[in-house]
Amino acid sequence: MHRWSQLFIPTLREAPADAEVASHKFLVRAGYIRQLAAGIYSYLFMGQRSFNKIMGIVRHEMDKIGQEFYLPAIHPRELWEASGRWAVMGDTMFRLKDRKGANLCLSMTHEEVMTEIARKELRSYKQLPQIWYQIQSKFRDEARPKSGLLRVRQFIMKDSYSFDIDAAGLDVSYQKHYDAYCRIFDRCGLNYMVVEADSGAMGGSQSHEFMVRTPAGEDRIVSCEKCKYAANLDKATSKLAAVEELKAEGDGKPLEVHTPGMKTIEEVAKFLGVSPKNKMKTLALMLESPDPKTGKASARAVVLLMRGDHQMNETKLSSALGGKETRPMQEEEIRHLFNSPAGFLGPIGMVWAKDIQDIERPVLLVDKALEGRTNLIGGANKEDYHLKNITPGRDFQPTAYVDLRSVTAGEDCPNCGGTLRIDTAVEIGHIFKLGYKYSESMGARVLDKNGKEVTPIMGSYGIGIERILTAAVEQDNDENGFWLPPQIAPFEIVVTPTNAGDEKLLSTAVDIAERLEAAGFEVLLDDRDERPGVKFKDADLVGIPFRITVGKKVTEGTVEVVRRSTRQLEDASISEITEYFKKNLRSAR
RNA sequence: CGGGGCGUAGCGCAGCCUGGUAGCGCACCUGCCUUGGGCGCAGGGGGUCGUAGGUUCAAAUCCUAUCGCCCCGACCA
Repeated sequence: MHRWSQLFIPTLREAPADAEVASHKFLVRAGYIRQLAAGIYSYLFMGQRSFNKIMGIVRHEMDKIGQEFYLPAIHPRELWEASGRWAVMGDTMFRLKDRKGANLCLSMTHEEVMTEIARKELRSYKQLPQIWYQIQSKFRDEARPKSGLLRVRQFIMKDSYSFDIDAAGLDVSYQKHYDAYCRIFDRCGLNYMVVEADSGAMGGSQSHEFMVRTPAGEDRIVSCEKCKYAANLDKATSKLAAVEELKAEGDGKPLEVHTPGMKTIEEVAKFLGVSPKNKMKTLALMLESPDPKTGKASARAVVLLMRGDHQMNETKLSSALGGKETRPMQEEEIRHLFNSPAGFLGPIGMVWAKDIQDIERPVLLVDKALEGRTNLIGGANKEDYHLKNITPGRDFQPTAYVDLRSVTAGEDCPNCGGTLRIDTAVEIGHIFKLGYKYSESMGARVLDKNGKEVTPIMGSYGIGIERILTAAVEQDNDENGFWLPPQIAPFEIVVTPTNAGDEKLLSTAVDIAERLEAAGFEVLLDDRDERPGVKFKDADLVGIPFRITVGKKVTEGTVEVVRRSTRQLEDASISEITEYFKKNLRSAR
């Protein structure tokens, strides 16, 4: 039996001054965690009990679809060079040397190790499909750890990897994970949603994120109030209302108009008496990438056109450019390319690359919202002048039309036309069709039915263990503390005798706790010699969903059961207490 | 990495400007008292004031450097 008086549950009256979000404040106050360094936490008794229960659920569901491994957390440099990621990971990777001077790193993720095993061991299509998973620590030297356990430098992840003979097989493995994740998060009692995610330029073809809405989160998700459409802001699209086009002026060709000193969209639109929707904005960027042969960094101009009132989404841009990053063009670079000062830039009078491979010319990416539009207003590449009557496709030829725009709240759902909303959320899981990236680069091959060598196709899938607890705390808390779903709470029931000095009350409480424990409930007996107020405050704080108050009514053969979530209070018979909880706790899931 | 803030007892803070015995609340220990929402009384323990250097008769306080932590931004397989 767990007696509070003998346990280490260091609750605090006040939260640490530097804690901002609810989950951080309460997990520290409730004695679940303590900070060791920035983004590095110790998990104490209560925290570890909760994590063990979460991992138990994850393991139980994962065992239905895959096999549990346990991989090393220290990896040799060579392994990461094989996939090409030793160089890519940059400062986010913790690196170290051993006594011989060999380079090692701490595990950020395990695609490399898993693929290494597959490469060495898998020989035949008969061995496929495989789903391998583990629950293990990940290390990421985040630029800015924050918000308690929400963004840390060491954390526990359930990660799994699937190997299939073909895309149809991957679809099956992916769906198995999708379903398993839903079961896991349902069992953890989370109110989550599944959103389409950016599958990136890394060869991924499909990706979903499992999200819990909370203001403390760092992700932004778009969802339809009517239908089931939901997507990460970096992926979401919307149906735009039609824009009333301007009438052609003059001979209909691009027409110069004097706009002295008018540099911003708003200034020009106001000056010309038009809506920003009829204006284009020109964003001038540079793409810096090392030459694959010489290794020398070469910069390449990338120009974007967006509708005047739209915001560019950097993730979408990066995806369009094959995962590469851009930086804003500098003043001299702008003058060199456009022969004009910033503020009056436009696409007219220049020759743009025919496609991304055409490295001789600058790239012009035009947001899809401008495709088919007519008589737009844009810069004239001449100080103090803009152009009217610009029609894309007629007056200039873009390299490509791509989706570069961030959806804004209130726009129409691309599926059903309903209204879209945007929320912040925390990501608790992610499933991802990797494709051939790692199996290809690391040379995993199996023989197919015809004895032909083929490359297996992979998926990777992750669940953040700490984030399940964090999201649960963010989801259910009030000014006094938080309450967890019984499935992931360190204890399901706390038994609180109001006066541990009263022999009758204490012995009744012990009896109740013993019987409940014998019936399979997880019980914490608060036998501390404290005043009732202290015990009630602590009970409210530490996340246990049910409390039994053993007090005066013992003489009548009853105790009070308090449901933490609703504060609902109910008398229960001492003799039938196990039946009470079988009915009210087990059936409530 | 850019901007801002903070390091004084386990937690929350005052003292610093204007240099002169290191304080308060909570927590902790002992005793008494009390027992349905962080009780009361009395006594007590605990801090090289982040670290290093400098100025000074004297530094928590002034100066310099450095380390750490938090927040905003950039970044984030």
